[in-house]
Amino acid sequence: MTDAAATPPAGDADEGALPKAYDARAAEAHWYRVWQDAGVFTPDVAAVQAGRQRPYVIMMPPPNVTGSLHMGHALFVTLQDILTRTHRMRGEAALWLPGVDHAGIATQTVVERELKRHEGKSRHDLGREKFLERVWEWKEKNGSRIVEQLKAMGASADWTRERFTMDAQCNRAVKEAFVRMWRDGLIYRGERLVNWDPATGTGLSDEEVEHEEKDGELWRFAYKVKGGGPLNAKSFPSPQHDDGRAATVMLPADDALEIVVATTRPETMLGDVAVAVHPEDPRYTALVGRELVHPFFPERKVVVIADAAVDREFGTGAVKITPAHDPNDFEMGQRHGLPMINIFTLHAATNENAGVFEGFDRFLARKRVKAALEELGLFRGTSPIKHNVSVSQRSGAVIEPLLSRQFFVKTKRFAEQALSIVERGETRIIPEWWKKTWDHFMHNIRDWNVSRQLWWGHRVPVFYDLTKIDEVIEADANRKGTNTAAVKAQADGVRGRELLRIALSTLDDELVMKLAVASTDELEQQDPERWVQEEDVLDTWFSSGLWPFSTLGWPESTHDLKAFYPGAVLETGSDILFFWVARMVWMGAYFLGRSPFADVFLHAMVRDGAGKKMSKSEGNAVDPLDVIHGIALPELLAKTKTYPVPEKKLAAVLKAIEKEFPEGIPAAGADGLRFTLAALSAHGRDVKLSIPRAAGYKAFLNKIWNATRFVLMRVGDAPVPALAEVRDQLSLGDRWILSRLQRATRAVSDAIDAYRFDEAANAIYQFFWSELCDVYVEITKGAIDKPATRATLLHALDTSMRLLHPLCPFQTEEIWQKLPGRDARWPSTKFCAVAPWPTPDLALVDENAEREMAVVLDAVTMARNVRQESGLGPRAPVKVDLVTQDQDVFAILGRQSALIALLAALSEVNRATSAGYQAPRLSGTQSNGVLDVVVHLEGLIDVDKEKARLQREIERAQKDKAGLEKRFANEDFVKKAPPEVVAEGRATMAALDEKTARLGAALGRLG
RNA sequence: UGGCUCGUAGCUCAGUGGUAGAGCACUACCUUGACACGGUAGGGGUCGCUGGUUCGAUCCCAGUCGAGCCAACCA
Repeated sequence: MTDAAATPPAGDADEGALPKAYDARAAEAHWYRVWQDAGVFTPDVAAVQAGRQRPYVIMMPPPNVTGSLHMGHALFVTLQDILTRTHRMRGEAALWLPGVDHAGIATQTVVERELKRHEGKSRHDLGREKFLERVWEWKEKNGSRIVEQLKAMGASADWTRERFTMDAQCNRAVKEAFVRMWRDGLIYRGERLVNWDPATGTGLSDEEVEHEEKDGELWRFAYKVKGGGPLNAKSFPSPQHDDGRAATVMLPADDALEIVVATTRPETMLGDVAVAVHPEDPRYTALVGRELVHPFFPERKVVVIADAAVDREFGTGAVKITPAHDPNDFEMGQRHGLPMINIFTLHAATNENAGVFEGFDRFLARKRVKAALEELGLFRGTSPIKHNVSVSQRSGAVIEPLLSRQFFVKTKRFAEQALSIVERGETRIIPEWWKKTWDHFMHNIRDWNVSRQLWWGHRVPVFYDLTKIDEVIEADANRKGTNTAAVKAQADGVRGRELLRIALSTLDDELVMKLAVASTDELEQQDPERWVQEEDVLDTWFSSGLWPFSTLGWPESTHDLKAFYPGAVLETGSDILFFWVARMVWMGAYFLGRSPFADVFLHAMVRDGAGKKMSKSEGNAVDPLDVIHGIALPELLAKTKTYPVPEKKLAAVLKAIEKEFPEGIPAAGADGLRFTLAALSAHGRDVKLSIPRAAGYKAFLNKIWNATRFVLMRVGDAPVPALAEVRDQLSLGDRWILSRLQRATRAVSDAIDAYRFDEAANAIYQFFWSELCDVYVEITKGAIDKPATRATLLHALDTSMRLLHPLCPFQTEEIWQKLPGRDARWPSTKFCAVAPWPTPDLALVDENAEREMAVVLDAVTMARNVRQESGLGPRAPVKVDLVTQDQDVFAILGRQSALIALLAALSEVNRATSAGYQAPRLSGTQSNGVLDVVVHLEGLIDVDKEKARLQREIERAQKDKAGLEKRFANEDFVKKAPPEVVAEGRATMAALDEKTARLGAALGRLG
């Protein structure tokens, strides 16, 4: 416990009283520091191991080190912190383990960009080692920004256990995991078509590729069949020269037999090795097996093959096959044993295999190829087509399928385990409809490409043995002949690392595996003459997959690991279910034999007020910090201008902001933003962040503040007995609010346990405002000096603060600390943050009090209604008769007429039984069918208004009655509906009749 | 193309097999010693559309239209 806890935040002058307004900024900074200094966020491992405390563990999804707080972060912080704080208050050892992700591509790109801008250098100019030093420098300088922002949200994470996915501990886990998987035969090296991102120069996993529908064209051209006649020289403009020089090729005559293919990527024809048709397509059966003339590579063998995968309906029914540049073609190439001709460099420019088309960017190459084919008379028309283009999630560049050698993880076993884990309920997915998506993904998973051609990341712990290289090259030559690049290099005297480089890119993979060893030791450092480490790094998600246990010290068997694995829940956005959640389940099950969490809760996406995805480049991203602190319109506009919004969109974007936020964004405080996000996060629905709604919840927090001010002012320093001491002195109001409080407690608790954060928010909101403030506080105004009332009021406020604390930690702590008698009530509890979580006390649930209060409140509302509608001022003295034929109600009125008078501000209340009651001629009447409220109106009334009101009430009652009559008109209803429903209907009809009669009589009296 | 989610008051959203709810906005009155970021009362909905099951459907089922997400895909 520190002194700071006893020190009020700045600006507090009055002793005992609360300042008029809550200073969110000061309170947030103050309490966060105090909690952290007191070690509130750090759980007691020893207590867990000794069995004194149950663990409750959430692993925080590590935000990218390059990131700055966005609404998605704000949402996950809010939800995870609610869970963590609730369980902490329940006395569990709550561990919310935070950290930051090294985010391979993103971080490398950021640092490269800075390097370019400030020093005009590329990473290659620096070299790998120097460059990585720069990245680490950048991380040290900027990496804490996102962490500070999470803290500003109130995240009660255990920062003493904060991890970075690239720190030594995580690195050790990564190496260990890789090596074990390697030994178990789960990792292989393969030459595959990978998703190549030419902008960042690396391969990507399938999950990192997005599909965008775009307009394209289906371009048709002809391949001439070989052997149909003599070849003629034809020329086309040389793509290498713009001066009109021509290149020449030999082609069959124009009227020779041909086959027309359709493609969206004409430039890939430079790598064509076949044309495929459907085996049963009568148009082409005669051509199957024939050779075709490639216009630019006459020596290349291009054959017509038959394959059932061809769609006869699409295009011309004939497909050009480029195995090195299209996934489907790759598979077809495998089936038919076709060669693969790679025509692109790593930057997606044409390479030497493109012949005269070498050296063009892929899009320029497309133009040149098309021009050439047109000139040669092979063009056969074009048609528009909508098709999906694969785009890198990171860089936005169009993905180039590229033949490349990479390490893959076999996923079949993992997927089967993941299916079974969810199937048998070891891990629940919530909302549960995601299970179907999970199953579908696991059933259709392909092997996971874990290599990344980056520098920033965990370097693949594979080492190549230079002492074995000659032997392997020889083995390769035995298979393929001595004409291989490696053999040639050997003959030229190339040795060591350079020879290895050549071998790695040309030798068969299983031979490469013979000289490769996976090891957790730094073999290359130990013996650089013998060992060379793999250049590539691992996919970021590889280290993220180990997060639930690498953070706890795995592979060591640490106390943390024993105490805190597996965790309780993994909470994250549904968009990374596969990237991350799946991989954690795979690896957790594989290395520790158990799924890393009991529940997976997937929250929705945060969108803007119009329902659009928030994105900086769309200019519609709302910065959580602007909602917390507020921002004026000019600053908001200025800020938006710094976002990467396309030039031509900017004006419209700014206009939209002006329209949506004419006054800027009002400050909601961290608590306000948290409450708003929680209240809006219903299952199965995106969170559309509504600023007006946030303002509404800010008003709620203001209401709480002021209710507390009232209590502090009125209760002051006077002694407040414990609730238990005054149990036998409770008034109806006391018993009622305590009963309602138990229900609210149950509702909030249940909602949080069910991840229904919206329900939790609504339950506390509803209770505090509509019941505690609107009714109970009003009641206490007449009875604040009674010990039972003070005890009840404080108990209700105290309990409410504890219930609300997980949602709004700062303001509740600020208030809770100042509640009168806090030290006496909670002698051993220093903070609301660790105060006991409220549990419903069934002994305080009081059905009778609730029923009685319902009668009171009904009477009050009816009295107020007459008073308002008949134009009586709020202060006019009003005399009311309460009339009923119901004995219970009559008895209640006897007990509670003073309460009714208080709440409805009546000057006089009398009760009467229906029999023999004579209403005054000038009166306003309201009835619910059981109880009539008759307001004396002599000298006060606007008779016409009152008549109109009565008329309206009668019409409404009759309309309701008609609905019920219709139901009863159906004989089957009475026969088949449950008796209680029928009885209820009858009672309602009777009450409506009664109400109509009463109001009719009142109308009659008015003349 | 398949899977999933959503379509309820002007807006943002809850909800249930038994005559529809909240917040904001709206109307009227009220500056009452906690709070105008407030109080009181009130207006406002054929619960996307069409069928079916049922005594009864906003809720269950089928279809349909619309919005969105995910996965796949025809080159």
